Amino acid sequence: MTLMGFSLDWERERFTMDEGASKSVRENFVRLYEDGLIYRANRLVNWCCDCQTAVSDLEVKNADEKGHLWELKYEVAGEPGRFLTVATTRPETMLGDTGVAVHPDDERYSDIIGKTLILPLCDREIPVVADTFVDMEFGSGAVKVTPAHDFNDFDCGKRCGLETRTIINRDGEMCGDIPEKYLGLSIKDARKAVVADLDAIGQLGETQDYTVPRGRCERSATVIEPMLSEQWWVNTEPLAKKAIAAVEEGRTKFVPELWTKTYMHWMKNIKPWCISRQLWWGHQIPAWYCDSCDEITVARETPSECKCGSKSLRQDEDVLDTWFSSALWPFSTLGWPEKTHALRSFYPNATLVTAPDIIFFWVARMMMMGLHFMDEVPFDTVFLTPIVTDEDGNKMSKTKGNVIDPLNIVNGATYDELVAGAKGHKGTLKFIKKNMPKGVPAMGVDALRFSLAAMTMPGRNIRISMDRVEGYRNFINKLWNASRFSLMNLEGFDPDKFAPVLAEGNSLEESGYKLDLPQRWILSKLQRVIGEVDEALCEFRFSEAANAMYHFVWGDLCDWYIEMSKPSFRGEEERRFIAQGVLVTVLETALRLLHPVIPFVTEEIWEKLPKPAHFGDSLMVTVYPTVNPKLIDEDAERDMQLVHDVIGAARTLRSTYNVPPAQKIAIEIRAPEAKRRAVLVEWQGIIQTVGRLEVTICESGEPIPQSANAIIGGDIEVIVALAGLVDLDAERARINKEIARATKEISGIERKLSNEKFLARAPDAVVEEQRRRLVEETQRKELLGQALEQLGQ
RNA sequence: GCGAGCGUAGCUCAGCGGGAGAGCGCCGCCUUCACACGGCGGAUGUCGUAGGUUCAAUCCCUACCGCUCGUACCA
Repeated sequence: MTLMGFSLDWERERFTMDEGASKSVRENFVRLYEDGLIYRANRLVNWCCDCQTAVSDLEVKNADEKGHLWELKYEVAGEPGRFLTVATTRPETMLGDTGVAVHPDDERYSDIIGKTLILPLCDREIPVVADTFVDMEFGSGAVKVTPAHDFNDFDCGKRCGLETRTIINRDGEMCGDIPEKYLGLSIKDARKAVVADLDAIGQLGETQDYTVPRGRCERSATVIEPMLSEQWWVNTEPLAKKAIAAVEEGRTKFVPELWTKTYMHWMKNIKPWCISRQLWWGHQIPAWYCDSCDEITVARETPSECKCGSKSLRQDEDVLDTWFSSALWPFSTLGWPEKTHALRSFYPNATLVTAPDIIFFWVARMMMMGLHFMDEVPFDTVFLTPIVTDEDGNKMSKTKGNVIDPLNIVNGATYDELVAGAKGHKGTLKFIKKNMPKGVPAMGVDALRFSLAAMTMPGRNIRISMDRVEGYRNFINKLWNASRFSLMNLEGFDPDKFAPVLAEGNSLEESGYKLDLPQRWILSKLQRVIGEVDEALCEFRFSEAANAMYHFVWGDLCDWYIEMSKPSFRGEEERRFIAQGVLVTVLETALRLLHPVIPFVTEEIWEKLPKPAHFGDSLMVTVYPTVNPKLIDEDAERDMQLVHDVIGAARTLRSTYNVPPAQKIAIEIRAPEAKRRAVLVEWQGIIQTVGRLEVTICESGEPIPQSANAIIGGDIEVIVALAGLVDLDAERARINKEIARATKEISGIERKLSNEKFLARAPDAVVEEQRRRLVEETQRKELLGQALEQLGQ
C-alpha cells in the first residue's frame, strides 16, 4: 500500500484480532445473545469436507456440471408389484431417505398418500407425504426426501414430520444406520455401489445424462455437503429490516446507484446467518458448556462456574466467521463499546469505498450491526469501485490466482516473468498473451494510478489496457518535462516578491501586473479545470477528473501556454518576472490538483519549485486548490479561441503544402468584423511567433491569385499566398471537399428550419442556434466558392 | 428462472434528446533551444438489429440478436 502511494492515517491501522477489536466482538456477541438475536441450533449447513468447517452461502460457488439423473423404484408396502418411481442425481442419498413426497393435488397419487413404501437395500418403511413444494410436471411427480442431506428436503421433512437420518459424515464417508457394506465408502464409491445394487434387484429405472447444479467451496473447490450440525446463528431478519429502511430513506446511498438493487435484493431475501466456524483461528465463541448440566453460559468475561455451581466448564471450540468481526469495523475501530472521542467524532463515517462483490460480505453486515448497536448508519455513502478483470472478465483475485501483480506494471517485467507469475492460470495467461506479448516496460506507480482513475467509469469493470497505461506514463513524463522547462526558466525568481498573487483568492491584476492574453487565458483555464476536477471528485467520477487534468496539462499548459510564454522569458526583466510568476502559480496549483492521483512525481517537482516559505515542506499536507472566480476571464477565453483557430488554419495550410516548420510563411487575415479584427491586431505578435508566420491583417481585399485559404467562423479568411508552391489540382480538390461538407450541412439545417413543427415546438435557443449555423455555413461556402473561382478551372 | 450491465473509429473506452468524441494505433511532414515517452497536420464510424415515441433519437420506450457478471434452482 505504501508502494502504491496510499495516503492513510496509519496510526489507526487495526487488525480484527487486536485486543480492542476482540473486546468489541465479545461485547457484540453477548448483547446479541441477550437480545435473542443469536441462538444455537441444529440445522443444515454448507459443509466443506476438505476445510472441515461450515461455510456461508456466499462462500459456495454454484455452477452447472455434467451429471446423471437416475430413476429409482420404491415398492408400495402391502401391494407387491406396485412401484413408485422417484428421480435423483444423488442415488447414494437414498440410504438416508425418510419419506417420499407428492403434490397434494396430484390425482395419480391421491390414494397412496399416508401409505408407506419399502426402501430398497435398507428394508425400512418410509411414508408417502403430501407437500406443495413438489412440481407435478417434473419427472414422475414423486420426490424422495433426504432431510439430513438436502436443503429442500430438510424443510419438507420439517413440515411433514419426517425423521432426519445422517448417513454421510464430516469427512464425506458413508456412516450411520445403513447396511454395513456401504459403511466407510466415499460418496463416489457409494453411488456406484447403490446404483449397481438397485440394478441387480431390478429397481433401477432409466438413467440419463443431466446437468446438475453443484455447489463447490470457494476456497478448496470441494463439493459442498449439506450437513446437519450444531451451529451458532444470527437472526438477521430484524436487523435487515432496519438496514433496508436506512437505504430506502436515503440515509445511506450507493454510488453508482445501480448497486442499490443488489443490496436490496439480498437484504429482502436474507437468511439466518451461520456465524460459527470450525477453524483454528478467529475469535473463539464466548459460550461455555457445563459438564454437570445443560446450561450454556454466554459471558463477556470467562466465567468461573456454572449456574448450577459446577466449576467444570468448557468453552465452545468454534470460532466466529471473520465477517462477524468485520461487520463491527465502522465502530469497533473507534473504540466501541467505550464512548470514546474518536467514536463521537467519526461515527457515522462518511464514505465506504469497496468492491461490489463485497456488498453482501461487508456493506450489508456493517449496516445491520451499525444500525443495531449505534442506532445510526455506519456511513452516508458507499462507493463501489470497478473490478479489475482478466481476459475472461473474471475478477482478478488472490484466491483465484488470476492476478497480474501491479508491481510488475510499476517496475516492468519480461514476458517470461509475467508468465511465471501467472502460475498456469488460464485467464491470466490469455490476458498476458493478448495485452503484454512483449512484457511490460516500467510504467511507475503514478502512471498506474492515473490509469486506474482514468478507467474508473461508474458501473463498469476495468480490463486494464497496457496501451492506455503507456499513454498515461507518457503523460507523467510530459508533466515532468514541462516542470523541467519551468525550473530552468525560474532561476533567480524570488517567490516572496510574488507571494501576494500566489496566495489563494487574489487576482493578478489587483497586484498591479499587466498580463498578456495567454497569461490571462491560462489562469482562467486553470480555474476551469479546478472546478471540473472538484465537481467530478465530489461525485466520484474519477475518469472525468483524470481527463480534465490530462487535457489541461497537456493541451492547455504544454501545447499552448508554454509555447506562447517562451518569448517572455527572453524579454526584459519586468516581463520575465511576470511570466515566471504566472508559470509558477499555474504549475504549483496544478501540482496540488494532480497530487491525489499522481502523488510521487508531483511531490518531487513541487518541493523543487521556488515558493514562499509558508507553503510548507510537503505537497502532501498543503490545501487542495479551490476555484478563484476573480481569475475567470471569458474575454480572454474567447479571444484566445480566435487566436487558436487562426494559427490552426495557418498550420493546416502549411502542412497541406509541405512548407517546412522552420520556414516562415506570409498570411493575410481578412476579418470584416471590427471587434474580432481588433483582437487579431492586438495579438498579432503572438500569432506570428507561435505560428512562425508573417501576418497582415485587413478588413477585406481583392482575391489573391495562386493562393490557398481557410475560413474561420464563417467570415474570417486566412489566405496564404503560395505562388509556385500551390498544387492547383490538390487545392481545388481540398476546397471542393470543404464545399461539399458545407453544402450538406446547409441542406440539413434548411430542412429543419423549413419544418413548421420544428419552429413551433423546438426551444427558441435551439432554433436560434440553427439559424446562426446556417448563416455561418452559407458565408463559408460563399468564400470557398470565390477561392475556387480564383484558382480557375 | 430472476436481476444487472454491455454492444459507438483497427484496439480500450467516453458521450446519452438538437453539429459523432478521447487515448492508443494508422498516414504525412519535422533531429524548432522542456519533452521523439516529442511537435505539427491528416484519415477513419449503416453509434448491435427491427419497430415505436418525438418537430428532432447514438441517446427515451418495446422486442429481438450477441457478450458478460451476479443470484437462485426441479428432485
